[in-house]
Amino acid sequence: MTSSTPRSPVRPVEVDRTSPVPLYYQVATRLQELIESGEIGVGARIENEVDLASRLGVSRPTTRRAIQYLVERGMLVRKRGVGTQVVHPKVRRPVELSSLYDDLVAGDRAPRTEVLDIRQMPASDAIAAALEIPAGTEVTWIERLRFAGGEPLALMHNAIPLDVLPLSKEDLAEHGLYELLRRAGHVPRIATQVIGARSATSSEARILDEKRGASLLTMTRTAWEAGGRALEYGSHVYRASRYSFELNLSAG
Amino acid sequence: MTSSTPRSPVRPVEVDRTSPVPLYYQVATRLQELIESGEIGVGARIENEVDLASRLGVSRPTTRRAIQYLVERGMLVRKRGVGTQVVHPKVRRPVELSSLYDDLVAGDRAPRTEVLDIRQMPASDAIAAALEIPAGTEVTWIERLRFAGGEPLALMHNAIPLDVLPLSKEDLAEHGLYELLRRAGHVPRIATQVIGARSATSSEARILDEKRGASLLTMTRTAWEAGGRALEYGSHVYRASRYSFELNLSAG
DNA sequence: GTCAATACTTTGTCATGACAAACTGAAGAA
DNA sequence: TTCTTCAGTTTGTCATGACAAAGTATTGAC
Repeated sequence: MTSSTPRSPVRPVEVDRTSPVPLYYQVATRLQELIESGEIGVGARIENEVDLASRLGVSRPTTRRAIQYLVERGMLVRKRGVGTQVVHPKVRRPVELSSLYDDLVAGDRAPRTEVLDIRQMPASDAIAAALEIPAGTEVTWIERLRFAGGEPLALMHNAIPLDVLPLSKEDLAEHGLYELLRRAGHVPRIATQVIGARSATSSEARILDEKRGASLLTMTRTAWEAGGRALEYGSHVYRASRYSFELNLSAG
Repeated sequence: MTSSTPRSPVRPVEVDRTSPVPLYYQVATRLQELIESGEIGVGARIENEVDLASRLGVSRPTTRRAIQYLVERGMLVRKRGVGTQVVHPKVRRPVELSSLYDDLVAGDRAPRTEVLDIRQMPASDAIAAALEIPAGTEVTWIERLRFAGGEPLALMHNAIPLDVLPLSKEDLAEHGLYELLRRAGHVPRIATQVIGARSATSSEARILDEKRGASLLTMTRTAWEAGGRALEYGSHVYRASRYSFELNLSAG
């Protein structure tokens, strides 16, 4: 039984050399469209690099880079001596580095934020350690209650070094923390998170409109920007009945 | 005040052209060692690509690839017109795709597995949907209790398509599921996970040696191999008092 | 002294060419 | 038939060369 994998010759993909968009990215985007639309089905092998490159009028390294881009996103798989195959029709992004607020906006869940507390104070040892800064450095400490669809969803505590960003209660009520960070030119690039669970204390239960002892998801996170500077430390609790974390992983 | 970033000229890095290890990987590994050992400190800029390449006797693309490798791992950051800077002394791996068993072995926590149930059955609608296979396809359904350090840690349910791997109770008692998959030539490459929390049912509490209503971490996962075939669906509960998930994220 | 224009440095993108390594499948030998 | 060998295909690695774009530092004008 010869399992002849269907060969889908990629239809005329044109590259625009006048565009400021890099060629490899143009090629990758076009390939992604063809795969997402189903014109190149799962299991199909795409044209080999050399032919594809010559037909598109670009060099092989450029083609390789485009394919590599999709391989890293989990859509394609390459095998030496065999070819490149479509394994998944959708982009599997790695775990995204975004704020809860952004996620809720994207999901159309009408987020609202109530700032319960905001103050400046020297970092405690625990916070300083998490942010990898000297103990006693001035940070802004905030406590926020996040609502979605009119219901409380999460109780969030954050520490942000004062020299990163001055924060006001008004800004925080209307925007997500990550949006404010980005707007100030601080782009979070690396983060470590720990996700756990525990039972709600009575005060947490009261604030979150849960019963005492209800299960909560806990998440602590430290985020750094490109320059290696710590941007924020967060310690949050989510109502497990209303929220869960979704992750897409891919192993090299 | 001129903040002159210290310039650490990389010491003689030699590449071995007789080795089967790719040159870019040799360079990356050597750089990584220098950074992890602290010889190139955090904040320091490394030599520019052109000089580094000529001094190592390799081409610039090879050097770039080595640097790119470390950028993707979160150790280095590049800026056009500026240079390449060390931002973190340790490798920040993306979320790893490994089994709990492997993690416990690596952490020296003496894992032990008790297979509570193992049977073959047609996939239910929910399982078939998760695995993206036709409903009714034969799967192996297993229920395992995982111990660490002599204490129960997690109650795990898995479904594995029968044509992926025949499983025996003995194998599962002595090896992690992912180890068995790998040994059979099925390498998990992509997975989607959902992490949540809830209170333990009375039977779960009894099995896990927790009080009734104790908080449990829940994780459901579907994993696919390179070819796009679904390998396993898992639905697990962990004692929140003994376990949490750690993630390292990096945003492009 | 302050600001704008210019030169320089460094990474980003792209082309061309070459050989190596892994896999497939067909032809040939036992 | 069954195994081995070999040729062909396809991706993996590497070199060389060139120009573009972004940021930094210097110079010069006012």
